[in-house]
Amino acid sequence: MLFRIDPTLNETLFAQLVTQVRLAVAQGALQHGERLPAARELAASLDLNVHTVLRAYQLLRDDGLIELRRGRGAIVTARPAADHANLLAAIDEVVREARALRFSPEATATLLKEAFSS
Amino acid sequence: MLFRIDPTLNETLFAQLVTQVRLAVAQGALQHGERLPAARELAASLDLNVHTVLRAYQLLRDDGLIELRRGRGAIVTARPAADHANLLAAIDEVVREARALRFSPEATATLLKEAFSS
DNA sequence: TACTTGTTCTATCTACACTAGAACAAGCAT
DNA sequence: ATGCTTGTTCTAGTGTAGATAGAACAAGTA
Repeated sequence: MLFRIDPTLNETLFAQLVTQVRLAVAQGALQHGERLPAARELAASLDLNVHTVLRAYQLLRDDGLIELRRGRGAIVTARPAADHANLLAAIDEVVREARALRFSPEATATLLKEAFSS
Repeated sequence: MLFRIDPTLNETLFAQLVTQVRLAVAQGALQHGERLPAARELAASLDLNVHTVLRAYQLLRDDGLIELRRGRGAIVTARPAADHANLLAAIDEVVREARALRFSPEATATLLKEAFSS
């Protein structure tokens, strides 16, 4: 299990980690029952603060993807999503339409977020 | 031309304004050559600071949607997009799929931008 | 018992959004 | 020409959130 964190992106560090774990689970790269690295360990390898990693872990727990236990770590409880491909296909369609309208990636992302909040 | 700004949303105030102008232009609600309200005026009616409105205007200018001239205001230079409906429909589909997978708006936007650059 | 690991707490630093006020420059109307 | 409108630029203050840091603590494991 390897994660990549890019501090230069607009997305926050803990959100990036959440996204990558979510994707790994959705794609089946992280199996049900599998254990994530300990927060301190992952923080060291990603050059992050422990609290940042724990924040991501707690968000994932609140969303029901993992289970957290002291002395035991973070265990994946979610099952891989069958329709993960649907999302990627839908995204491809958006990119196609946006390019046709000469919308920038940022503008399109903004429209997407707007659609989310309505 | 009426804009709605919601300070409780995660999206920043100036970004909300940018999005709404962009949508209005794409939908033809704001015609080519039409004039946007003066920054001081719009700020007053939206209960925003002038600088916040001007920041949005300058972003729109940098994207080529409007033209800014002192003493004259902000004039729309962009043409309405022909089939923006397809884009909005595609975006709705993405939002639906993303919500089903419990993807956050930010996570989905990140996926979108990745799809753009590939 | 010793070690691991998540939990909780306080504290600090930084970046960014937003607000605020002022002076200035370009264009318009009379 | 004069005065008004409007964007431009500048400095500065405030609030919030992300990230870092360190410590003590609790639950589970070996």
